[in-house]
Amino acid sequence: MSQRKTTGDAVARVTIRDVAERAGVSVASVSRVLSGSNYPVSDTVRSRVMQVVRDLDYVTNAHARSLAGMGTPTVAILINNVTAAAFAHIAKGVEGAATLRGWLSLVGTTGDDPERELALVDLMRQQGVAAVVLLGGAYDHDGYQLRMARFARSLDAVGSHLVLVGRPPLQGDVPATTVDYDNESGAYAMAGHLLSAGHRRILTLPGPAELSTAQGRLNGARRAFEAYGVPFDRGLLRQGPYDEAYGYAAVDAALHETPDFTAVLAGSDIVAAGAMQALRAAGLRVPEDVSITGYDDIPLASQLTPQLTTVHVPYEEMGRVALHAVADRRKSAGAEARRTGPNAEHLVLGTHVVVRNSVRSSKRYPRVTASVRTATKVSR
Amino acid sequence: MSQRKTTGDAVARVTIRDVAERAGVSVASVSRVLSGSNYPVSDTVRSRVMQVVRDLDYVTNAHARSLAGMGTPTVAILINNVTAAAFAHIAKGVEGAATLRGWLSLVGTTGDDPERELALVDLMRQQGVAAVVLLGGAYDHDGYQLRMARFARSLDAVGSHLVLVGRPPLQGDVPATTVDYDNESGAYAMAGHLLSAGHRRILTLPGPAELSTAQGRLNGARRAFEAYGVPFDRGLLRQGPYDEAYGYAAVDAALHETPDFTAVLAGSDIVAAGAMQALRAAGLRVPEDVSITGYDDIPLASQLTPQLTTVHVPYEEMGRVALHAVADRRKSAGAEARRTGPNAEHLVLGTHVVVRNSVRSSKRYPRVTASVRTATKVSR
DNA sequence: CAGGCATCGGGATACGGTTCCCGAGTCGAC
DNA sequence: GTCGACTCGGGAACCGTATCCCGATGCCTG
Repeated sequence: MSQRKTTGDAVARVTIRDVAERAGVSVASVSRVLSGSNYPVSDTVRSRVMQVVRDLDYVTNAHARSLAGMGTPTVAILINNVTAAAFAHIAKGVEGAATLRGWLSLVGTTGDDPERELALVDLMRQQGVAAVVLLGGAYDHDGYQLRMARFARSLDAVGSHLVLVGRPPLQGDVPATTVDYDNESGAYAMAGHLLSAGHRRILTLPGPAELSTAQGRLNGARRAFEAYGVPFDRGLLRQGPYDEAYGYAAVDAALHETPDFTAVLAGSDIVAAGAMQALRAAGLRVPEDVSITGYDDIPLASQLTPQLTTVHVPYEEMGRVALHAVADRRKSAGAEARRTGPNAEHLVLGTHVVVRNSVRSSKRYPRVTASVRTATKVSR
Repeated sequence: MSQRKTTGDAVARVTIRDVAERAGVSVASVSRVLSGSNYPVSDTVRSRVMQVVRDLDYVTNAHARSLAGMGTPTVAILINNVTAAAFAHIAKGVEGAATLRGWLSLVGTTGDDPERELALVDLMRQQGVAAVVLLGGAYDHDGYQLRMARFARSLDAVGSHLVLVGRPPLQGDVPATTVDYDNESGAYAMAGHLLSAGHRRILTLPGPAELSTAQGRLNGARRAFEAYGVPFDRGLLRQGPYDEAYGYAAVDAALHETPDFTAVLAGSDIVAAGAMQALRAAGLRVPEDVSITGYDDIPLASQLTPQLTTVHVPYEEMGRVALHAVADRRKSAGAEARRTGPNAEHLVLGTHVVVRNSVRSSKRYPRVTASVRTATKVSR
């Protein structure tokens, strides 16, 4: 019957031509009915087409549609590790907002491997994604800035766009959007909370030395120490990766070398969890003997015993904001407003301290403040 | 210079034709150089093309490539909630295995909404994905079986394939692959662990009544009670969603109504965390006063205090297995082996109890066994 | 030195949609 | 009754890449 060649082995996919033929109309008409064009189509034709579409269970070929210029916008989410709670929340924000706008989300895992990151960005460029969202802190290694700048430009060249979430913005005139949170202020507030509770000997575990977020958190803490006139003791600083083992090992070592600390300022909730385990293993109580604070406010923070006082970071919101920023940008770009505005945009969200039960005032000093809220500022 | 029309506003995307023109060769040659075809191409042409590709920063259009039949296989991961740790681990497994094989991963969130699930499956069908992986327990509502069967068939009709991970297999001759774990045996072993430690009054919190995984876990527990000759007391059974609040509320209520329980058999680690909070709020110690067990063995289990004795479920492995199953299937399908084998496949992975510190023998009965390993069986 | 074979380049076509543009039909108005 | 305007259907030209198939060259052999 049908004169379309039947390859035999492969599944004969139903095309728009099959529908047109069966409905006794032209391919153009079918396309107009299905693509929601506002071109006038008679009700007769319309209903006939719809009927055949149902009968044949026809589905549009998204690739062909994209090729013809009418594709679904897609956002690519590139992430170090899907199972890290903070990243998962950002991803949820991006994906949710994408869905809301009818966008699709592609996901790729980099596993901290620059090679793989490069390969993924390239792959996404081929896919013609509307945007590539890079999640998580950046390692300040070698040519990181140059590397990202290259990504940004090459994506820009094909009409895509780079978005950095939870990383510091790029320097210079690089076409990339950054969605950030006030990392340093959060750490400042958190350290301030401990200091105002009277703690002076504070074991500081910011995270890995090369990671941008850890650097920010350390800086914030140091600024707080300064503000309170407390000298910063390098002996109480221990750096390491954002994981439980680091928290455990650092506390364990500190208990031998500098056991006079009364509080632990951890760079993440996970690290705090490890620290807590080590303290308990040493027979110390939290917060009676030692206070602990975290950072991130992932669900774990409220599941620990005692519940963790920590810095809340609006991860999911960051994801949402990131997607909306790039979607809006895209829309205005369609209005030929290109080249008029700046290509770089930097959005900063606020953080705040969440007080739970892991901090107790040091006996010697009275408690002063309870919660500090850092400002939400949006630059440019 | 170039006679390709320049649209003016839009970014002029570099096509294979531009490369061909600039390199002074034909489009066919460029394609052959780039697509890794084994068609013989002289080194002169090859190097000239490569040079121009670098100069112009040309990237292949993946949509066009797909349309021409040479696209990158893509797997779609449909998930209730990205931030649920267990799901995240499955997703990691799928994504990792996909990457290893050079596949791409699309992700969509359903948020437990059947409408949205339907829309997503349809969308994925349009995308021509090689497989759609549905993650997480299934609600045994109305026409769930019919619904899934329809999904399976409609995907099969376009050469795609449905994979169910962590759900029970579909009945009848439905073209779908199921990757499951031995849910009931895990619960049986876990309950047996409590029973052999002497516990007789066990508060059972399997999860939501309609969810397939919760049903399996409850069945396993009941079988264990039977095996130990312990009558099952419905007064000690409380069902509810897999979240912290449920664990808290259930324990809280039980402490008022049936306070003689000595252990809590929770249907998930999250629920166990909630239960633990409630016990502690009531001044009870874990495990001195009440023992607790979880299910899933997500990272949280070892971060709680005390560390949770729980059932390990190989989530990440399930994801890997799922992808490999569908990838292998696809490969053999290419060898025209279609219609020969059965379309439904069911893979079952084993679970085992992980003993930590949240269970103590009841005083009245001696502890008998410590760890039970359930069998790993793979049917068909 | 002629013929045959292996090597390699290029034109044309297919993939499955969208959209431009033209033409046929209908209807109202003068 | 004729003409213009408006409605709506269809043929055909793209979108960017892969590949079939044919032809042109160069080399080896007899």
